[in-house]
Amino acid sequence: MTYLPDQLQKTPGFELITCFAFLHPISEEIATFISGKSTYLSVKKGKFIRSTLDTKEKLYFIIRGCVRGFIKDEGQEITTWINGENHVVGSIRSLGLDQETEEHLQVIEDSLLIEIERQAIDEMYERFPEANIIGRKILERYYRDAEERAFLSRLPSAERRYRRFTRTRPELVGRIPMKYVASYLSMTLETLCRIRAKALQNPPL
Amino acid sequence: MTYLPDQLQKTPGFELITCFAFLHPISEEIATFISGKSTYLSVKKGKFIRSTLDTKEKLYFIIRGCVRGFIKDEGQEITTWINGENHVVGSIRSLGLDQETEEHLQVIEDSLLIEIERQAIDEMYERFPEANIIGRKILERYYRDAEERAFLSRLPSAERRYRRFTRTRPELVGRIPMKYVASYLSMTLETLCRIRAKALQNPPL
DNA sequence: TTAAATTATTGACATATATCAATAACTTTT
DNA sequence: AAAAGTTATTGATATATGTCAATAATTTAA
Repeated sequence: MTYLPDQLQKTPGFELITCFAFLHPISEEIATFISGKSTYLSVKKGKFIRSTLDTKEKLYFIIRGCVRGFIKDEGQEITTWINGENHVVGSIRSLGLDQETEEHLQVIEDSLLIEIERQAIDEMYERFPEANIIGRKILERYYRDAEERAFLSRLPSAERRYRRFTRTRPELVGRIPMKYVASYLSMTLETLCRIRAKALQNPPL
Repeated sequence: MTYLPDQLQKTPGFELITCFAFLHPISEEIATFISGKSTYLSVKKGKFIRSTLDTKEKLYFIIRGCVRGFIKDEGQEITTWINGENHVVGSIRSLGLDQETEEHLQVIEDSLLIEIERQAIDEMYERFPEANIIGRKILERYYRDAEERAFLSRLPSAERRYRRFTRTRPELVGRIPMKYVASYLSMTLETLCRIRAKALQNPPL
């Protein structure tokens, strides 16, 4: 934050610009571009982002709050990720696994977001080649996170998945409604309850 | 391939360079750099790559063959991905979820690979900023793939996971030993057998 | 080409986790 | 502050999938 020009501190989207600046020094032109494309969005707990009416893909930077992504499969919701402050969510990349499996976003805490159109990001990559350095670094991080999610959910026992979750995502423990955690960990709410009850008996060394 | 300078066709690592060139026009300097850092590696089926002796992180481009990644957890191997031709595997990014969960690579078909040190890729990003465009695009793709893996493994029924696998990875069906498929789909070999037997009865419309 | 080893299939049984249901603890709304 | 609506907990039972075991089919090695 300290090495951002002062005037940026009050410019729209400065939180996102600051986040980028941690990855790579950011030119004033890029900062101005991002600022011009950023919109603040205050979303109440429980609301879904990205109305079905709007076909444009969007990215969201979480300033405050928490968002989950889920996919509907045969009627039931499967939570595929949960993220909090300083994360980028949404169309990180044309995630579109395919048409049937469209991802939905739900805010699970009152949240303040910055919204940017996917198209604006692509334009940024075109106009400012250095922006690709930032994009690449962010994607490296998100790739690793996605790998972790893929690994976590392959652990064969519910209890191990829960333990791994508490170990790798301590910032979410106690913050997220259990039903979402259960969905994220591929187990029912009841199973998660029982595992937690058991964990309280055998105190975590 | 057509728009690659002719002399590249015979240069070490040209398969990887060609792959990159599909994403973004590649300068002769970058091509030469990659070429200089590429080593061919022929690996027999069943062998593990990345000996434990060698601490350097490496990337591998699969020219021919197939490789799986797995993590050992409480004694058992969990296959987290399986990839064939034209994929990059290995330290796409310091995947290191953490020390305990180190990823292992095993070749599951006689394979021809190009090996590059992670460090060389980082150097490439430094010296040739345009390379970040390629890196970003590759990571976008790999992020999407990792999302798919994370989703697949969260499907609550073994049969649905198998169906999704056959639908999204048709190129692997019938090619990969069932035991690896089973591990990738988070089920036992026996369960996979039974699901396949059942699938044969109810012919796939 | 046979022998040895690995991988796949099928069956019987065990078990972790899902499902269904009733209540309790919270949260939000009025 | 009470009412209404969620979300969490706990119990009883069902079921999908794991485990163990015996063979069959393939693949690899001799």
